[in-house]
Amino acid sequence: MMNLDTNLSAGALPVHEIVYQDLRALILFGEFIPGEAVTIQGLATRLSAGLTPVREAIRRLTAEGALSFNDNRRVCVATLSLKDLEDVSFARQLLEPKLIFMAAQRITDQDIAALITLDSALDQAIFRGDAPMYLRLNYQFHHQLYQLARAPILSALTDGLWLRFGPSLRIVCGRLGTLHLVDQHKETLLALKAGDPQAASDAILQDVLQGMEQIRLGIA
Amino acid sequence: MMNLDTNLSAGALPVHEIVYQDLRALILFGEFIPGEAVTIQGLATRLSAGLTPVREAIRRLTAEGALSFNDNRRVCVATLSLKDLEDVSFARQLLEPKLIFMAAQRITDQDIAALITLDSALDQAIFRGDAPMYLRLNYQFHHQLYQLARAPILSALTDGLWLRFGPSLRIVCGRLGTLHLVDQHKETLLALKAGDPQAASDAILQDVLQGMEQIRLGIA
DNA sequence: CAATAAATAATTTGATCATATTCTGTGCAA
DNA sequence: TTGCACAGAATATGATCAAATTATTTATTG
Repeated sequence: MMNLDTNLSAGALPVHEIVYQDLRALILFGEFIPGEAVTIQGLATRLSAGLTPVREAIRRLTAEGALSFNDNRRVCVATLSLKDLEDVSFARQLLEPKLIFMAAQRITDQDIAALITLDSALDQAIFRGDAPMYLRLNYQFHHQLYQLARAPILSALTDGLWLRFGPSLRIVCGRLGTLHLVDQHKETLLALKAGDPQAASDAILQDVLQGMEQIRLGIA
Repeated sequence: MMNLDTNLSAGALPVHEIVYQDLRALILFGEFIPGEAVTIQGLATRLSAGLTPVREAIRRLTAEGALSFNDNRRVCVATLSLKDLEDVSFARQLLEPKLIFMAAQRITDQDIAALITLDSALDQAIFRGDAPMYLRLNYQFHHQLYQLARAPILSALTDGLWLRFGPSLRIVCGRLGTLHLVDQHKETLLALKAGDPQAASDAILQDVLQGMEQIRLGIA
């Protein structure tokens, strides 16, 4: 039998890893509706993969709370109740300022420049009404900061929270459009440039509160 | 072909779920050493299961940070650096008091009675020097309280943290024995009986701090 | 000749897939 | 309503191939 995937053994990721990342992105950036049923076969077809890798990706995302495993053994995109959102919000309010405080302590001018570029692209996306791009860039902005904190466990926890409200974000944009979106990125960047971890931390807390409130309005 | 497992379709859990729970317990209660290699085939043999269910369980536990997926595509039990422990400790200090505060608001006398029974068994285990039982009961004590909080997301987050330091707990007990173990369970129970959520929350915070400190001493 | 290094073979392990089996819910008939 | 059959979906296994580790052998050098 021929070797179909031309693996040069370099950066060759396993299929289950690729499927995981793809599926994660689909969930995170609103390609699924909360509560939507997800079948193994369907995903295998959609992502051109076998059943086993899809199965593995699904288990991972189930562990992260992005998908939920029903009693029927069927899997669906997790829904987020108002109560759930409160809990997610609580956790983000505690974790994210801490991460940004740590990030601010070790951030470089180059890092800041990259974030500014990102934030500009983000503004453009809002202005254009490009919701999918907004979702991606907004996530990236926060995610980059998590990375800079060099706290893998806290980063993973916080990152995982995004998967919980990811599907709901789509609805927020869909209902309200992107033009009403506001954030505290500029304030955060100013604090970072000033080398003021506490101010950056405070700015992000405001950003988190605004973001969570927008979702609350969206799903209420 | 015969039906080998006599499933009466009642509480029939999928094998991947059973394997997950078994493997989770093995990790949580110190049957593995931090950094120890874990092979799919080995687990399949050890747990009398096929490769696919084992694979799924491994992905789940990897997502939860209990196992780590190396570049070699091999899997091993995650290690916990001092820095990691600080992060876990930070998260526990924030999450656990909140959970216990919520639990205290809705706890019943029956629940308290069950916790007292659990705590007595725990004391017995310490007295007997039965480390494995101590680990199980101590986890159960906290886990029961998480459940009572009725906050699935925060519970899941906090529960997940135990998987991070589970393997290290074994070492703590091994080195120091169980007799030196102290906790704040009595104080927590008193506060719960008194219907004082804040006091219960404070007591648990002390318990968490003590517990994390013991691990710090163990892995230092 | 001994010792180290390089190459190669053997074994273990992981990844993926095809297939057979089991489960779940639904519609139909009694 | 109850029982039964059927379709769709999930579960689970074993086979097969690829990658990586380990063991063995061979080669080289001081």
